[in-house]
Amino acid sequence: MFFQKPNIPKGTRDFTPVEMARRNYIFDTLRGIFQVFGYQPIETPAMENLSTLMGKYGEEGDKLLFKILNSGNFLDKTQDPGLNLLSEDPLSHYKELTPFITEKGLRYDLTVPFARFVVQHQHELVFPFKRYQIQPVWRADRPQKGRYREFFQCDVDVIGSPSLLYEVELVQIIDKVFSALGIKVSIRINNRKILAGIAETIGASGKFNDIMVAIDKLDKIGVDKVNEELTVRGLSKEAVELLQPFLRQEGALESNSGILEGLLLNSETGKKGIREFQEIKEMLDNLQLKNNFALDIKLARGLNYYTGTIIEVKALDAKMGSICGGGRYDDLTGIFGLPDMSGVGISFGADRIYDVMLELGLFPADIAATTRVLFVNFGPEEVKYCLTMASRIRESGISSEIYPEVAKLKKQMEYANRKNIPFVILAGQDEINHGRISVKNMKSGEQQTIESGELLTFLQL
RNA sequence: GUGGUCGUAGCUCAGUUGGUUAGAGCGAUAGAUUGUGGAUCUAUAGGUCGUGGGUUCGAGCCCCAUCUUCCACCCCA
Repeated sequence: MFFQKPNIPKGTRDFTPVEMARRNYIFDTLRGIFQVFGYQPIETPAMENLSTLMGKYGEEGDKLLFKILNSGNFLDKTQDPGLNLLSEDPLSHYKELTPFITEKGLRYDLTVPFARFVVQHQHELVFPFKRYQIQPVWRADRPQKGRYREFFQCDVDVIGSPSLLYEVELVQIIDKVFSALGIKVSIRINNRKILAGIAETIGASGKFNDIMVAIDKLDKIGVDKVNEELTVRGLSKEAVELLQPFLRQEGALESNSGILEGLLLNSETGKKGIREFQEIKEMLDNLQLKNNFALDIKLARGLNYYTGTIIEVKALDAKMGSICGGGRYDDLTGIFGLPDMSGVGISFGADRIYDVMLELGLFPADIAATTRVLFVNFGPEEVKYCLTMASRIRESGISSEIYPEVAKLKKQMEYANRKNIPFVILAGQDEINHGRISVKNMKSGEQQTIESGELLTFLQL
């Protein structure tokens, strides 16, 4: 008989019960906090029309979209003689061919589908609309540690208000979430307007994206290499020269936005960005957060729909990319025909949070326990006796199970032990005759005999 | 997408310059103990050496391809 070793696609994973218990611990924590701030859940389909997805994440993003081949004879539409896509040299025409054979794609994040959702349901929603969404997303990236092709994002967004109060709220949520999970984090904040102001000040607004990419690497490769890269990317000598104050005083800028303001005197946009940050900072300073936040002008973020505040969160004690990030977008719904809808939101990377928590040993030990009580199976008579009791305690929400067959006690005890079941009930003929049961506490090893009617109160202690 | 890297029992890993029958620890199963798990002792089972080709009298080891893992770019949760 032939068999193939089964496998799952690169960058995807199965989750065992233990892993699910831990993942749900994260999801439950997030959900609880989101709800406390008044956010409501929604879900959207795994696949979207490619027209919804394409062009929203920059050129790189388009490449990382998983595209779904049309069903049926997907080559049908390419037969148009005017197109000549297949007859000549199909290999060199693969890009032009793409829209003819695929029109759906797996979602790349939750923000763009959310924008689409808002536009489609605008008449049913109450604005400002606050929603959260916990679902998987897919990226055709090359996997690495902390980088998967299928992973869960947990998004909180509010759309329909430019109020900076929501930026503050989101930072509060970040702070609450990570203190609840026990992860120490640094929260870095920047503003696209500040970045635009810098580009404007050095007279290189046209090179905005190149400047962002280069500045983003400052920590990694240092000032000199950044300058080199800027030159390679076509920035003039003068512009690079003008940029130096920003690059070299970076530390001072974090602690004193006055210096930054001085540097951006001639840029209205830049000054507006600074004012926004200061306003947010003032509100946050009164809130006594458990984690630190700071302005970081190096923070750029790749997604090109951000227009204001941008936020990124990193774990302090683990080597991992950002575990949470987001920002404000002024016109994400504009492309879908609903202009002037400012929104702001963040996304928690559940899988990276999981990896960090596992590395740091932050999961509670008893997290995987599902059954609280196991009834030992001594035979058909005894099982009947146990079935009644099992039903009764289940009524009270206490999970219980009966061992399925008459096996050696050792085996049954071992089953309880391995499943982390804290209580084992032994009810043999002896106990039944007296209307009693023996309860063994698997943690302490103690065992006592009680009236069968006392079981519920015993367990509820 | 570019460059590199890893893969041997369920898990962690040995395996010499290519040489007979591929090993260990942990785990699993059974027993020592017929109503008592975790500790100990004994025994047993468990391997397409990632997959497919090739070189060779002979390949876990060498060559090619491919899949997977991890890493650096790129980008990002």
